[in-house]
Amino acid sequence: MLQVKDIPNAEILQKFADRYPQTDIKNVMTFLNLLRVGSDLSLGLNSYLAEYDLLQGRWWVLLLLMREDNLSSTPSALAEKAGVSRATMTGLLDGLLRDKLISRVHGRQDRRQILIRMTVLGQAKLDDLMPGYYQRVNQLMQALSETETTQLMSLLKKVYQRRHVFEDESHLK
Amino acid sequence: MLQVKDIPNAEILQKFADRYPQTDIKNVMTFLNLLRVGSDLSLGLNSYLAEYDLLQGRWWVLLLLMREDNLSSTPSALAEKAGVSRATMTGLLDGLLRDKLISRVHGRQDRRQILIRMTVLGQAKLDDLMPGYYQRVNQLMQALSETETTQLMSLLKKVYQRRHVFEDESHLK
DNA sequence: AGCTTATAGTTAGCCAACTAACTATGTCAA
DNA sequence: TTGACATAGTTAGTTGGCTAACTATAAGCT
Repeated sequence: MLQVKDIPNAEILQKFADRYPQTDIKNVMTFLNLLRVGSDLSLGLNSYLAEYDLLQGRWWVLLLLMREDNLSSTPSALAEKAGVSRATMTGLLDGLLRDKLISRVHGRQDRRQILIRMTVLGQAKLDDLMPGYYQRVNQLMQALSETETTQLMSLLKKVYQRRHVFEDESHLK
Repeated sequence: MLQVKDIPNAEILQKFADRYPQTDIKNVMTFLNLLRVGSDLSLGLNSYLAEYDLLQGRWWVLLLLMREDNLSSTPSALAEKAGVSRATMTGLLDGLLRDKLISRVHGRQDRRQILIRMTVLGQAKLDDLMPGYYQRVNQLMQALSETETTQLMSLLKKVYQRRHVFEDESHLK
């Protein structure tokens, strides 16, 4: 994602507002800040995971497997839950297999399916990194009080519900 | 970036919390929501820009040039402001040049430098897409009242100031 | 049974980010 | 003034997303 390092200040936005009268400066600044916080946290998370030879994609796959009672799932189901294409999931699983964090087993009933299972090594990897992850999330969120965290959640949810405005013309009046 | 489609619910997080006692479920959920809102908005923005044969990287370069009085800057300065590597900027500028949205001119004084200038076509492209962009940002932010927007801004800023917790061991106590 | 269509996974090729290494030019201090 | 270091931009190679097309298998009509 774009790393929005340098959000325009009010003066610069005013220049744009003169050229494009629809501009609501406050809205734009809030929007850009949302993008920036998201991308910065995402990059930060990646840099933490990289210490364990993972990135978000493969880490998330391990977490999805950990959720399952038998530590197993199929590539399609994982792709769906992780929000990536099946092709991308193939690549992620290739990487996890190379590091022996998962194993591939052919399904019994449906011979098209493959069963992905997290290995002991995969579990050990998660056990290794998750405490530090939670510790850092806590550190981060200590920026806010309990009440503020609740507020932030609620505000994010409201924005999230409108996320389709960019994609779909029908949301414009 | 990871598309966190499926944020774990409280029950699943509880399972993780049993395994990793540091877990603060509320903090994790808020963190994941921040990531998700950011990535969704980013993908949405990309899909809007794609209608105009742009993505965030090249669009942001055009915006940076538009801010300049003479519509010009250098690749290094642009890389710095956009928060990408100089190598990435070379690639973005290649793309913009291919579509004739910018021009490259050799600098006078420092013969290492190259001057990038937005063309008339580049300005026309921005003039074409920016109104729709602002319109959509407004649509999005109408999810919140004026007061809520102010609140959100302030909460985001507090979180943003702690963004380095993932990168730098020294921020942990 | 035999088409047609749908689903699971992989492969190939594209894109835009990255780092490392390279060329060319500039700067500065002994 | 020249040798060491710094800066500007590009190139090469890697990564992890994507779509489109492919193979194999399954399911459902008629």
